[in-house]
Amino acid sequence: MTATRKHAYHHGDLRTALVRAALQLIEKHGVKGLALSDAARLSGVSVAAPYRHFKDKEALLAGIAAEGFALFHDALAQALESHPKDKGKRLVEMGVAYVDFAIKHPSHFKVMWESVIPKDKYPEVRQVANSAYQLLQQAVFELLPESSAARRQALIAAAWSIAHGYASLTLGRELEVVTAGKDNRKLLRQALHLLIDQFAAEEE
Amino acid sequence: MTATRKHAYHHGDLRTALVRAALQLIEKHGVKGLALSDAARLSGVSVAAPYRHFKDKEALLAGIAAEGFALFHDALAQALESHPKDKGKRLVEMGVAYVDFAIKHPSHFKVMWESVIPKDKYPEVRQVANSAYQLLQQAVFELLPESSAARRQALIAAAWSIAHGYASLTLGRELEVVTAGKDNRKLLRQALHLLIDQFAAEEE
DNA sequence: TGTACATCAGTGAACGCGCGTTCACTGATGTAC
DNA sequence: TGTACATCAGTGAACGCGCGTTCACTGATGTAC
Repeated sequence: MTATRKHAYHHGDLRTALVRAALQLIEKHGVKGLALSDAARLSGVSVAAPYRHFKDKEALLAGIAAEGFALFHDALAQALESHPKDKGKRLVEMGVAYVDFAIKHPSHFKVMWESVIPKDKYPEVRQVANSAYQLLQQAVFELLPESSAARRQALIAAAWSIAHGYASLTLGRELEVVTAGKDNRKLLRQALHLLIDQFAAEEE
Repeated sequence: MTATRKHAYHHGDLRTALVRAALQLIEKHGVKGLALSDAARLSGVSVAAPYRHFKDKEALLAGIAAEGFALFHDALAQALESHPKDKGKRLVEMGVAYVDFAIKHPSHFKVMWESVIPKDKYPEVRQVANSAYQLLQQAVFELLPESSAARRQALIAAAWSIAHGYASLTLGRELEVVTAGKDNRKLLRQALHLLIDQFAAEEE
């Protein structure tokens, strides 16, 4: 009818549109505030339409988690390719990428970590989450090839914790009281450097 | 009637009982899975009874958050009193206490940090949360009295991030894949020590 | 010490709404001939 | 190139339930006298 055929009977790519809409709504109302019907409305379709693309609401969230982990994996992989000569800096950049991802994709991040998706039920989510984890493992292994497994685990846990904590506190706006809103990426880099350089220096 | 008067008309301390019941239910079903009516049933009263003690469901959660931050404050305060001679170790112990608190009180922890309580609406929650934060500030100040504010902020953010990340990942059972279920408090202590000693050493 | 009364923490039933999900259907699209 | 038909992504209406919240009430408790 109108030039911008608003109401094509077939949407074209409703699955993607629903995911986009859901992400937008989660940003506003949180994960628990997401109503499937709202995502449908926002996508311009009836409330029943989503069921052509997702078994149920949980499956939509699982789709978001899977997409999130894939994006996350790619962001980490890109950081892993930086500084090919300096394995320490590389790991620092992975930590920074972790936090950048959280800031850039807050809704993905929440769905990924607020344990709303039972990974047993969605093996594809577990798989892509694992592949992201393996990048961290790889980066630590290449930094500390001579160290014991326990030593490497210690660095993995420490680096993961600091990046994850920093990301979570940033999303929850908790760090604002510390830094008074200054650029705090520098803080994160410093802290990661400290930790990583120390582990690297101690390798015998 | 019976010796264990199951159905005293007046409960005695329903407010406390509701909080206990809610915490138990949150542990099972998560914060978003909590139904006020279930908490009432579990406390042995009708679904309307809670409204004598809480304005609405959110107020109950705010009560849990306030109680949580108070317990949290006390745990941190106790750690602050340890190692009066070694300000570094003291701060490490605060980080450990942070994680111990999360493990011991997972439901409190979730309500406190899953940003389900608008602190603007519940100033008493903000207040008790702030008083816990001030303990961290104090510990860092006493460790680095000569450093710049920016330097102290950097340590606050780093230590907070690592403790918070470690706690969150532990509750989400994410770290199990790293440590294969070994005692990992040692990992946390190591990482905190590294960070803190470095800051302390760099103070000029 | 006993009675009257105010107080208020409980009850039980109901309301209402948000929202996930289903069902019989309809219209668009692509393919066989 | 045109028509018949299968397919399937959509519609619109409805169902049903979980759950937060309210309301008129009732029973227990404590206090004044």
